[in-house]
Amino acid sequence: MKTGVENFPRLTKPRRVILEELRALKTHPTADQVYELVRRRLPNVSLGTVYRNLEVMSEAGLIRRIWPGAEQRRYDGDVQDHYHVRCLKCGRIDDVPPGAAGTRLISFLAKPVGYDVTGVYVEYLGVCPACRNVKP
Amino acid sequence: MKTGVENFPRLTKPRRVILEELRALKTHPTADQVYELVRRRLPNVSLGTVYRNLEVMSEAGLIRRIWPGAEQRRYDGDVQDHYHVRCLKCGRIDDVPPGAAGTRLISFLAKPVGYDVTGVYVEYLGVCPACRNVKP
DNA sequence: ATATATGCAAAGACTTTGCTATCGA
DNA sequence: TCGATAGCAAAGTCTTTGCATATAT
Repeated sequence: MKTGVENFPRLTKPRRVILEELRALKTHPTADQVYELVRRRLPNVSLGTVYRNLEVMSEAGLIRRIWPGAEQRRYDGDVQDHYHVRCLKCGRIDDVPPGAAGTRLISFLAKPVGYDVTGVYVEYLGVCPACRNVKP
Repeated sequence: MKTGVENFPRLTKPRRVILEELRALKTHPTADQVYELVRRRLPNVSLGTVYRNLEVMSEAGLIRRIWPGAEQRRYDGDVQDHYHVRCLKCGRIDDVPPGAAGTRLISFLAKPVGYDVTGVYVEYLGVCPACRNVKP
């Protein structure tokens, strides 16, 4: 079985434990919840190490971050129905008109079980025209 | 034309200006960007007031918050393709199986927007089974 | 051996809050 | 008028970082 870890820089003790704890969990813990879990097994880990590794491991694709685009809060004066696209390079957010997609969006997707679902948040991710033309 | 403001508690000067600035904008500013804009017209506004009002006005439906569920970062040990449901009462997050939706959504919208769209973030919002049974 | 990662603690970024004066309806 | 809000500044919460030491390969 492929663990994904073989391509990872160094499999240190904290990293191994973080990964194990996260994989054993069906909840979706915050950094400090992970810290508490790890601390039971490695009483001297530091919160900083947990933060650093959660970040590094997300980028390596070993774990997933919810939500990837998380940063500062943003506001929109337009309360009409529409969606947003976020540029992964510069963080810019643009509007996406709802169109036919909007109304059908919900029926496109699998329904969560057990919940009273009142809405869906949808955000497209990509590279904006300006950033696309920038040489790396 | 309906402004939506008529149902709002008090239309104070800061609130009026925040709303005007936000409506005039096609970008999606952060709280402190709004603060800067408002400050040009009301040099004495405080950042706290801007924060408070952005919050109150979002809840009143006068403006929109991107993103509603924003809070602490969460992590997931499962990197397989799937979505999440978030309980708006307790903050709990559960898994939703993927389905073909994601890819369809991308190919559907990628073109019109001008972006190179590489992904979509989808999150359902609702009330979880546990919270549904709690009397208010 | 040695570059990478850790622990610790201090600093940062963003947001919230307590309090008194002020303002809108 | 008078309760809802503003301004101010201090406090909070979550996250990042600098640095000397320890560690995985």
